Amino acid sequence: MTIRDVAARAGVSPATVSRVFTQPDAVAPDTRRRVLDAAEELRYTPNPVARSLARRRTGNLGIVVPDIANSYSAMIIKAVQLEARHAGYALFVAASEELLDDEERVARALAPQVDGLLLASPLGTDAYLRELAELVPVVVTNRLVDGVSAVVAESAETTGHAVEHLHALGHRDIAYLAGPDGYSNTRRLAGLRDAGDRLGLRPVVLGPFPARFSSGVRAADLVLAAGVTAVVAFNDDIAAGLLNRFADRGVRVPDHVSVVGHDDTALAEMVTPRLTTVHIPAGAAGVTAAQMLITQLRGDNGAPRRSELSSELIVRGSTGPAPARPA
Amino acid sequence: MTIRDVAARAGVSPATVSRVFTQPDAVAPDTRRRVLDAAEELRYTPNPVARSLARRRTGNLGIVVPDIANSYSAMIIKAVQLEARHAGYALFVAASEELLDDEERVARALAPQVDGLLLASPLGTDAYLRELAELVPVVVTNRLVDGVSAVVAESAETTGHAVEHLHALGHRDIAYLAGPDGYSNTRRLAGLRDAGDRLGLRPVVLGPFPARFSSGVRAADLVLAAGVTAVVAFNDDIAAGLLNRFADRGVRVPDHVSVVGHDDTALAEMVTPRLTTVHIPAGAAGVTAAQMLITQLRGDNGAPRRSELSSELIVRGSTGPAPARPA
DNA sequence: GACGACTGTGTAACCGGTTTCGCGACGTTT
DNA sequence: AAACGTCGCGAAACCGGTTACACAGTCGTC
Repeated sequence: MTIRDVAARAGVSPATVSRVFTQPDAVAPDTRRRVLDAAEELRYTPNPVARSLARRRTGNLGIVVPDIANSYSAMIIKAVQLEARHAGYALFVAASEELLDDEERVARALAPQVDGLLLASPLGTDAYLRELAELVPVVVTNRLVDGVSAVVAESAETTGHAVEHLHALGHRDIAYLAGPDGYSNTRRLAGLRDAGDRLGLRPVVLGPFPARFSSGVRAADLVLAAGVTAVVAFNDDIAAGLLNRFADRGVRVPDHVSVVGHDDTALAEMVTPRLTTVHIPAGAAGVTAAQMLITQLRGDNGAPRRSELSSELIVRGSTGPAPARPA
Repeated sequence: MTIRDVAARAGVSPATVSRVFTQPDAVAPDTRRRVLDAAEELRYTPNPVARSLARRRTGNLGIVVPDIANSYSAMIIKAVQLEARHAGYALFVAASEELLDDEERVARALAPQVDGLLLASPLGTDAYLRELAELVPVVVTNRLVDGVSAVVAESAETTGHAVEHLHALGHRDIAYLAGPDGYSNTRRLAGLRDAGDRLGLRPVVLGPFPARFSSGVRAADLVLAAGVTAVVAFNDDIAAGLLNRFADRGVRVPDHVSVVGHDDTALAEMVTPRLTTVHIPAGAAGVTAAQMLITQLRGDNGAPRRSELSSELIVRGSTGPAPARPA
């Protein structure tokens, strides 16, 4: 069923049929009726591929995340997907699996078939990201690159608040479980160090660990061996792994050791005790990034924009007063 | 940069350039060299949209899941995405948000711009699914529809095993927390009833509940009020919610009450105690479904296929001997 | 040396839409 | 009644590739 079939059936030219579907009030009401009826009878629906070619825009957005199964990514994808659909875009999703090469390959493959690209916590170099941004409108999250629009929902300060919180509870020996090298980990580490310096603490840094539950399980024993009374983990998954292993070893949280996560994913509320964690507004970041991209696509000049969302320490049950002596 | 630019630069016709990129050994080695050099210098890369139009296939697959943030969906998406990429396809992801209308709308919107469509646990009617399958090759998971290829990883029997397990532990009063109406819930309920009849038990059915953590939290008190000693939940999220609320109320698992989940998502290992759960091989189902779809696209006649994966009861810490008297 | 098979390449139609441009009909203005 | 603006529509070019077909040149065969 092509536009020409419909045109023939309705006794008009293909151009008119096209208009009916793109600028309906550029065509006389009764002609429109005839065309719509013909389209209906033929069960015609415009071919989006042909339309993309002619219009030179696809109506698609793409997003590249480090790992789909990771709940932080999932929150962003979900937000972006909703926002995209709302604006009439479909969404391509691709995962880099935390591999630099894949990220680049995937992004380049996606670029020519989308109108805009979102990169969540990208690993690539600044130069590559800028180059990609030449090719297609790009918005990155959790990353700052000159000349590329960005949404960050990451503040070193808030990690600092976590340290202050622990310090106020009497903790003096704190460990940080590093995540994969990248913007987030660097910022979190910086916030930790700053606050540590201010308060006269020298946090022990362990890792880097993959940002997974199993890393936390493994790290738990290292933490105990390090003789600290509190741990700040790169993310909630790692923190949940800690809690799990601590429970198995009979180490009570927060009585023996306090645990702080990052991200405030759904998991934080699901574990026992609930996680004290640095809330990163992933959903809001996704929405903002998507909107930013879409406004850019609507012509709003090409100047890169930047948006900063505020994070916040959420105190729950996994932190408490430091024990008299380390676990 | 179009194919004609490259052709001009290399001193050949557009057809030859096209051949270089599609059937490289149909063109003489030195011509090929010249074309590739020209393409390189012009940083030319074939426009996938134009290519899709001409070839009448897009190189894209689509997947519609009930909820992206749901970890069961995430496991499937991840598996499918990997498999798709491996076969040279990009993946569209869309969520129905558990809304029937959205599912249909989204699927129809995706259909014309993909070569094949995967529907994970679809809600739509059989008729609609069959109709969709006329439009574009479709594979569904966790659902059986005549004439549509399917992968099921759901067996009523395994839910029955959970009941036997509980019965063997001395439980006589069991509750089932129903999930959203659909294939999975129906099967699970059937398995439960069958086993119940066989063993002389009459499970109390509560719900239906949305398949979320918060449902479990809410359901926990209903469960206690029902005076049962064991609960089988529709999925792990609900089960985790139960554990959470039980912990808050001081109800010990499995001493006071035993809990069984479904799906064996990552969460099952993350909670305390670890969840006894019916393992559904979501990843394998995703891989199988994707492969099935891809083989179908490769011409392998149009006959609908069907694949059944086996589920399995995984016993972990959340189930134990029935207490002398209900909690 | 003529014939046929095979290779490599170009011409042009095609995929299914969109959009520029121009034309005729009609209504308004003077 | 002539001049002008507006409206609705069609013809045709175009988006950027692919591919059927034709054709020229080369090689092997009898």
